[in-house]
Amino acid sequence: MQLTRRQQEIYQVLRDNLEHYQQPPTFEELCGLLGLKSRGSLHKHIQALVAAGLVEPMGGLKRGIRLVDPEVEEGIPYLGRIAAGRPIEAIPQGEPMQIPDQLLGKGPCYVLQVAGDSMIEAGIQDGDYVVIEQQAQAQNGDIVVALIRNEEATLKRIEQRPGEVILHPANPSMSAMVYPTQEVRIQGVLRGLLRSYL
Amino acid sequence: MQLTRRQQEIYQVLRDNLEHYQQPPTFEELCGLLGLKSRGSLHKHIQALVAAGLVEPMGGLKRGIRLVDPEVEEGIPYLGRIAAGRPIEAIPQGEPMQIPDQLLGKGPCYVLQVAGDSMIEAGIQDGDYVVIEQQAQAQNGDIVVALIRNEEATLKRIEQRPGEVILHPANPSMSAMVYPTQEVRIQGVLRGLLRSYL
DNA sequence: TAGAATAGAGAACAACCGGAGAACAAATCA
DNA sequence: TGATTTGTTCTCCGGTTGTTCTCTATTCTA
Repeated sequence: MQLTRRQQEIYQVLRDNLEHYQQPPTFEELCGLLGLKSRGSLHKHIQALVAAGLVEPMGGLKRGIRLVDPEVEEGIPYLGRIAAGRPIEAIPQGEPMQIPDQLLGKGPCYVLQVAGDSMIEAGIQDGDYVVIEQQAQAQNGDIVVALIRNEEATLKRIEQRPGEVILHPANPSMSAMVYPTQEVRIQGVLRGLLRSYL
Repeated sequence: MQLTRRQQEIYQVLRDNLEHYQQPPTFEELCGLLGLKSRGSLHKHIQALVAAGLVEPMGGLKRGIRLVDPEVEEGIPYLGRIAAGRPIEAIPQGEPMQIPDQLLGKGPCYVLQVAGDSMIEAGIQDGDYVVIEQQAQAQNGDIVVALIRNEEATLKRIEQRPGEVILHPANPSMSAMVYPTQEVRIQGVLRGLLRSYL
């Protein structure tokens, strides 16, 4: 469902407002905030947002605009598995995982499940979940998700030299790979790791 | 259950009031405090708070308004560090950590921080956090927290034989230790692991 | 330029919120 | 025990707030 310009604007105001006050605003307050004089006009826009699934339908409840659904779904999207030698098998509907704050970077993060033992000596095992902070730069020595020739994604320790990039596995039976700089795109940096023994 | 504006206000007053006085207030006093003239009106609000699970239902008692115990902080207690060769440095006020459900066992759990590299080949590094499910039994091959002679606690892979217990480190430079069964007490089994790269 | 889509005004309506107060029952006190 | 306080239930009321209309102005598109 496509939002009109005004609807996006109103949705933005709603989100901003929810960060500042715990009580949802009333239509009257919102009208003032938006420069509207008619609650009816506002109601039309809210209905559009409800239809778009961005606002909780307030079934008959009268007091205060019902809480917007501000994507409060706590959690970090789980995007799929990453293997050496294959692109990320993206799961479109990445269901969120609950990740402790300590493992989160400042920027947007996502979770991948590691397939393969290529980083075994760095303490990263087959089946572990890794928390990746999405960013395009990394420092030498960081463990990154690297996309090679837009084909395959892999989790390796990175070493960037003029004109070339070396991806070091942490497995004695595998050797480092060297690529021209332009063939490697950094997709994120390892920030945390989770493992379940259940 | 969504609280209305007035209900939140009243709940706040209740909390403030209970901090200052031992005795819960009577409806009449509360009415005065809130500027109400009718006990009936107040009662309606209190009922809403009871329905929301914030106030204990008072079965006809006088001065019976009591708050429900504020849901204790979700989380698993962080108890301290565990090193090979030393007892757990217990932190009495273990501040809770937020642990994803996937890493929790069925029983009570706690979190320790690993000190030392004795389990490095099992992918457990110095500084990692381990989630331990509290139990006294384990299966051979489990990684457990073992208390030796009531003196030192250690994280090792366990092998139980008739009359003796073998604790296997996962580090080529260390060797397994053998103890009489009665000298080793299992304090818990490894269920999860977290690592932060920040 | 006609028509659709977007945006707003304003009136009328209905449901809800918050409160008043009476009547009653149960607990507490004298 | 009797009187008083206190909690409970009930009805009623008015203002607020969400909803539904209709009508108008503007912008974009065919």
